[in-house]
Order: sequence, then C-alpha cells, then structure tokens
Amino acid sequence: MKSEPSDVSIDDLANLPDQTVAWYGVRNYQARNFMRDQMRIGDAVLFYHSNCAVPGIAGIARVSSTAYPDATQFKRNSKYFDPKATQETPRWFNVDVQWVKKIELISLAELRRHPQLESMRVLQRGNRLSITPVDPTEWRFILKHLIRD
DNA sequence: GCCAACGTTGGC
DNA sequence: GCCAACGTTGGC
Repeated sequence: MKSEPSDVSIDDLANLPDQTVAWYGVRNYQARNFMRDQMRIGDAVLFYHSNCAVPGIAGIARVSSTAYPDATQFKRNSKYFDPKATQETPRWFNVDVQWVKKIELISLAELRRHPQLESMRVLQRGNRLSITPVDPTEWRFILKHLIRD
C-alpha cells in the first residue's frame, strides 16, 4: 500500500493512536475493490513510501479492520469529497491499517534489481494503482532476502 | 459506445 | 518541474 510520507509516513503511523490509520482517500475503483473484496483482518501489508526522494518499502503493517465507508467522501470541505456519494450508497471504502514495524528502506531501485521480483504488480510499467496484491512468492522473497531483523 | 480532452500518479 | 501512462468525463 502506497502512502506519500509527507502525508502519512511509517513513523507517523507508529505515532498515531493505536498505531492505526484509516486508509482514506482512495479514489480508484480497482484499488477500492482490493480493500473491499479481498482484504481481511490480519493480512500483512508492505508499507510503501511514494512520491518522495527515495521511494520504496519503508515498513510492515497489517490490516486491522474490514472495509467500511471512507468518511472523507461525505465531507464537503475535504479534497476527497464526492458529491455523488451518499450515506445510503457510499462509493468509497477503506480498511484500517496498523503499524507492525519499520524496516531499513528497500528502495524501488533495489526492488528492481531482483529478477525474483520482476513480475511484482507494483513494479509493472504504467502501474498507477496505490494498492496492489503481493504474490506469496514475492512476499517470502522480500522477507527472506531483503529484510533483516 | 466512441473518443478527445483533461486530470492524476509518481518516478526521475 | 517534466512527462509517460493511464483513468475519467462528457459531448456526440
């Protein structure tokens, strides 16, 4: 899951109440569907810093709620306000994400160096999704080879 | 339903 | 700040 560290960084997450954040603001249907239809409580998350000096995986988190309506879609003064969304028929959903640990940053350049990760969804050319599934094989490779405890 | 115009993402 | 890539909008 991508987050701009200027918005919510891995350290910000560690310092929030319950070390938890609602993953608000997703306005892409595919990304929404991943949260709404596929994420389950306890699912592990790679917390990725995007749109910053050194983009890459900055930590591990976990899904701590199932999806529920994103509150920002109803807030007129929010940049995420959606005039077509109503309480009865919300359009946008988010899960809660809880901090697990910070890791030594695995940069995007580093991720691209490993052929074992070349089909990782987040690394595909033209990918603009802020949320992408991680293949178990890729997950295990990252855990085993790119993260030291 | 097509598609041009526009907006957004995000690496560089 | 640039720009490639892609999603969305809306006129027709």
